[in-house]
Amino acid sequence: MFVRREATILHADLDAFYASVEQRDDPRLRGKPVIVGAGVVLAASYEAKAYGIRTAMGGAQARRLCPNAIVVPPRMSAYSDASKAVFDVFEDTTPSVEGLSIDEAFLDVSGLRRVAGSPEAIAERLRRDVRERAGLPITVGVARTKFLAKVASGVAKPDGLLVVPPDDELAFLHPLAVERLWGVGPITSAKLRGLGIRTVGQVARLSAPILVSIVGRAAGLHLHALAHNRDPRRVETGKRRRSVGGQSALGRRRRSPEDVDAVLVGLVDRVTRRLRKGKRIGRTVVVRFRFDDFTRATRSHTLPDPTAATLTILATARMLFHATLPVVREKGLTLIGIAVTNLQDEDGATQLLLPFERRSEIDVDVALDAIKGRFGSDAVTRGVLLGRKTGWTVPLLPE
DNA sequence: TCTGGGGTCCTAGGACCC
DNA sequence: TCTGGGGTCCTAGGACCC
Repeated sequence: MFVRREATILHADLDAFYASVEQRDDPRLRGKPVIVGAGVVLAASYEAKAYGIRTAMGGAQARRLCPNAIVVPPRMSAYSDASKAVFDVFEDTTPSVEGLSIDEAFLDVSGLRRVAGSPEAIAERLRRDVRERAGLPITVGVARTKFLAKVASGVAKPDGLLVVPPDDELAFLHPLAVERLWGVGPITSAKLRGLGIRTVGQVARLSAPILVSIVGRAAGLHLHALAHNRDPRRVETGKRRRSVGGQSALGRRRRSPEDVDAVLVGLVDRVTRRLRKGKRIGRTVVVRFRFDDFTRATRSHTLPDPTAATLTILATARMLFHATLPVVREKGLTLIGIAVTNLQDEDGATQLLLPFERRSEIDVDVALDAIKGRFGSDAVTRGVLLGRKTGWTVPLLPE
């Protein structure tokens, strides 16, 4: 197996991303504690973090901690644009970029030394380019493995750079708290701490079977490998999304099934639009519920054929929602969501523009006539209507 | 003013097929 | 009539991440 001997993986992670975009766009927010999101904290500037405010914290608690904090509503499209600008810088740095989320990515810079300098020099330049071209602070960790690079950026935050030389890996890793391990959240952390295990080094002294007995098979083997700094994963480009979803918090006020249905229609419309825009189709529809007592449930149904059709997915989501109505009535609904999974590319589908300008004008018979006229009467085995702003298209899926 | 919105991966049981 | 084991798919739930 190829073993990397040089630290050539970069983990680049924007600092307090949403809050930094707000501070960039509004000079009055600079140097001040800024909270993005009112109900819960979506992001907090470092000035706000100094008061103990954290992401996902309730808005009320955040304001208690820092009454002077400036609360701004999220501007998702601004963050999406900022992300694109930053990823452009990543792509200009190396062709090997693996995005992890809207604000972080792995970059493999092996083989670039002659043209671009050492990994450390590349990382420095990357930070400067992101600052100049996107106006945002970013932290970079550099190491031999993905995991260690991510740990390094976490330690170096904010606005920092940290290279972990191959010879110093365990000395760097083992004193760190177990929560630094990727995959150790509140539940696993509590289990480990309950057994007196507080550092990565202590995890490394446990055998794999013992760890498996504590946290389960996959997680146990994963933690064992990471604690020994074994992480053979490569930087992968071109990963595809495996699900597309949307959800909406309903508040504590009791909603009628008709109200919830209206929310459901909006969610299905949003999600299927995104599917079609990305040219993906999916087979499994999942409806998520959260109840008054914060318990959760999901219901799913798998269709015989993948689709991105609003009406098909809506009918399935409604069926799942109605089947769950007794539970919803009993426990009270505070959130509803839908997701489409089992995704595949909409390849092989032929698109035909149909003469409809508005949804209300769709006539199935007219559509079928148009399809038959274009492809012949037995060319069509199956079709779904896909909405577009400029018209309507029908993909013909080969049987 | 208790708790948003977007995801990933794993586990486990049952159905079904060979 | 009684019998085994393996593999895949579907559903539901859980943990985790940003």
